Amino acid sequence: MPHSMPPADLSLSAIKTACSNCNLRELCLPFGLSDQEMARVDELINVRKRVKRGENLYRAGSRFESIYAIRSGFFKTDVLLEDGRDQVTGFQMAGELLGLDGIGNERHSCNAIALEDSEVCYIPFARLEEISREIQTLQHHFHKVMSREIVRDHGVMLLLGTMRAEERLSTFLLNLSQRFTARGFSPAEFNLRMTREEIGSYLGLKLETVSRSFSRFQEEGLISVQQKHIRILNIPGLKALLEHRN
Amino acid sequence: MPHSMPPADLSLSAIKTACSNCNLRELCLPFGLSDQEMARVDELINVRKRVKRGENLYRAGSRFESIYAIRSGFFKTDVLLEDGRDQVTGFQMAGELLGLDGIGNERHSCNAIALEDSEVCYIPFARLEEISREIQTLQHHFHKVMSREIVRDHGVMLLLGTMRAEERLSTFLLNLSQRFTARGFSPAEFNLRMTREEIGSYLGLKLETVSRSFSRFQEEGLISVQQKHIRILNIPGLKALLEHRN
DNA sequence: TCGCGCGATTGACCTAGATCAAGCCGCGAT
DNA sequence: ATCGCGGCTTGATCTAGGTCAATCGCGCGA
Repeated sequence: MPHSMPPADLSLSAIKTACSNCNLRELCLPFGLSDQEMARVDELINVRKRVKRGENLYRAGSRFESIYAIRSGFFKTDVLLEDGRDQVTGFQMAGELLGLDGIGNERHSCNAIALEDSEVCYIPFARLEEISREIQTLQHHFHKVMSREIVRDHGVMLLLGTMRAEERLSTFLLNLSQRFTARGFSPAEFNLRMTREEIGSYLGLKLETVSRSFSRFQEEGLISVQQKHIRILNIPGLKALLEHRN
Repeated sequence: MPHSMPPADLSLSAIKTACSNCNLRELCLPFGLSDQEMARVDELINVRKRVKRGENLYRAGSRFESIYAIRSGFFKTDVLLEDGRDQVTGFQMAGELLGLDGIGNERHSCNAIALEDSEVCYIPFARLEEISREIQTLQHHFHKVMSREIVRDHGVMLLLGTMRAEERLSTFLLNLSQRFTARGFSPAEFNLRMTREEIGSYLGLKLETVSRSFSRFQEEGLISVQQKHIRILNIPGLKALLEHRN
């Protein structure tokens, strides 16, 4: 048994930002830590920042120093090429990490932009490495998070490489639904935080195609759409779109 | 300066597999380590395995225990869905790591298949985590490698989401050329280890489109193709295909 | 309250690349 | 040397989704 630590002298703001108080801790970096380990992580994470809708949390090319845990809100990340081509690489919600792309080259390789007023916790990366050298559980969990990000990207590659428009959109909706569910929200009813164009960019489609596919889903009674408000009426029906292939 | 260590009592096979002797060490995991640190890593990596052309190094669903460094040869990784859909997620060559996808779920999420007779070094993952808790440089370098994998995947997403067929193929050829160069081979002349179908799967194209694009590049004097043998005749010309967009 | 503007929808048409089909080529096995 | 076959090339046609264009309508700011 690890012996108990003296209680840390925490300022009010530190208490406020403590992971140990955060209701997202089971979704976030400090998953599965003991109380004692959690106390170490609380030391690590003591700065929070609000990011307004439309603001960048970081930009491609800017110096990498920290990763970020989303405390509340909704983000998109995108990459862009010199020639103006760009692509949304992901949408991130509460409990997910941002900034892992920056580790490899000491610079961020994409932009992270808030799609609604949001709040993030700073996780200074050098400190994270330091503490994860001491706490095996944290080290291992961090590796898992990075690995899952790679697996997720492979899933998107599969989507972009092999699926037709309606399959992509169905996958997208089911994925959102599942993530909202994991956060205690309705699996069937939610507001999209992104535009048709952003959805299209992520899915490798034009906004008109996204719009048309939504309309078709509605005609078929799979969902009801009204601007950004989505209600999923027939989850098995959406899943069925993905089966019976080739 | 690190002080010198007593010579370790290494068996012949251990000497043979030592990273410190490996001419790929500047491309591989133990990049930038001191002699002393390198000795620790040598302890970690002491099993090599030959994988024949066509054989699986690992399969999706199999238990994850180890990552692998490619000592020689050439691999592809692919993911497949229940419905038969599949997609090549990458081609890997000497000095690159395989298996990072398995960390997140204790199981591999893709298949790794040798495209020519190859040899890999086993890197037992639990031991890697252990040692990287002690050697900061190694820890940090490993994180960089994972992060770069994420960035690479974002690049593929951009390719799949926004590029036309010839742009994809040009990007592919330039990428291969650049990686061969980094390994001391000719940037302009090489043999493809994969079929048109595998290239197509990776690039989200059908094999016929790959073939036609190769032919067009040849007509335009950008490359010469003869089955798997490729000679790049005009690198700036290939790069130019990617510019002047939108 | 009104009007403006961005985002979304819908239609008509076009095109890159998929699909289908017919050879061809090079290589390994007999 | 020959056969057979997997991989590649090339042609003809088809189509999903892109492009262009016209409206619509919600939300926001004056």
